[in-house]
Amino acid sequence: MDKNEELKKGPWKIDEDEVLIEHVRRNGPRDWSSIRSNGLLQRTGKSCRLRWVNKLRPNLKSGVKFSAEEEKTVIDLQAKFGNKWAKISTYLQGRTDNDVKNFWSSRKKRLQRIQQTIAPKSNSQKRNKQITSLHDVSPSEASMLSSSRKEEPLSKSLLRSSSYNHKAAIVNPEAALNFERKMFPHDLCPMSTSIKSDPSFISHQIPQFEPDFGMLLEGQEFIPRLGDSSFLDIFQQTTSELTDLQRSNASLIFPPERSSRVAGYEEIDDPLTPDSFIDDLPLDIFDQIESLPSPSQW
DNA sequence: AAGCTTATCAACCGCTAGTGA
DNA sequence: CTCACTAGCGGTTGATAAGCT
Repeated sequence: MDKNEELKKGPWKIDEDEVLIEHVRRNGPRDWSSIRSNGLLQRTGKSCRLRWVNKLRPNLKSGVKFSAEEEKTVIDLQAKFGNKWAKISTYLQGRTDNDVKNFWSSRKKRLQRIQQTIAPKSNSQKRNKQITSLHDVSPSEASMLSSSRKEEPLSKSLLRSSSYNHKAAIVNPEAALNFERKMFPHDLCPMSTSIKSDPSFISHQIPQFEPDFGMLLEGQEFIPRLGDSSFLDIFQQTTSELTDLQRSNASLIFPPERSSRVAGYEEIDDPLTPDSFIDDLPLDIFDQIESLPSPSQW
């Protein structure tokens, strides 16, 4: 093979993989550049290394979805280290930095779409806040966004439903107003005054679940995860950024011992720090929390 | 069945750090 | 010191599969 041949790009073929595996067998996972210089493959050393690390290396969990435990690990470690995917991947056996990165960006993308869907341009500045970096996606957001749609089809129905309502809001101002009221009762509607003066108001006065209301579906998606202790931890961390109103509502959900961090929270100086996603959560999600499923049920 | 949307994954690119001459 | 080379990392993109209308 002439090493001056044109560089090959794109998907790897089986015979190329075999050559690469043979190289590693003989030389170990190093000297990547020599693969091309020796005329074995018309791939850059960089490309060879990547192929080995991401696909050919032994003990990789190729094609295996992230488990709930792995998701939690990524979420925790991302909060701790930031976007240090290579570092995070060392905590996950069989996962590459690329896997972790893809996992995270996939959830970020989903969150962005949800935010765009539920926060039309005409709404308040707060809800207009867009994700501008990976760090805008908090662990709790990622957790709430959950796994693939195959595993949790509710997220799909959520999108359809909220998307539908959004469209209706655009063509029908009255529908838009109702939509807004339902979506953001605490900061847009007259009802919010009642809530502020009486925190228990929320448990008595907020309309019951309506099947055609997209945001309720979104809330439902989160509910099954509330039965999980790790989710609760993440959720409670997030609630440290709740408004007073939201915090008082959260205390309705969690028993005092579980909501201690909520009660002992400190004001956040920078409202734009990560994890403020909870600010945008519809209070309706709390309506459905009557019987919490055990972790084994989700 | 066709077309569209979304999720997932593989691979590339640009950049930086480390190392040796 | 600096230059060249290599390895590694993080971000992005494009292809494809899967699900939905």
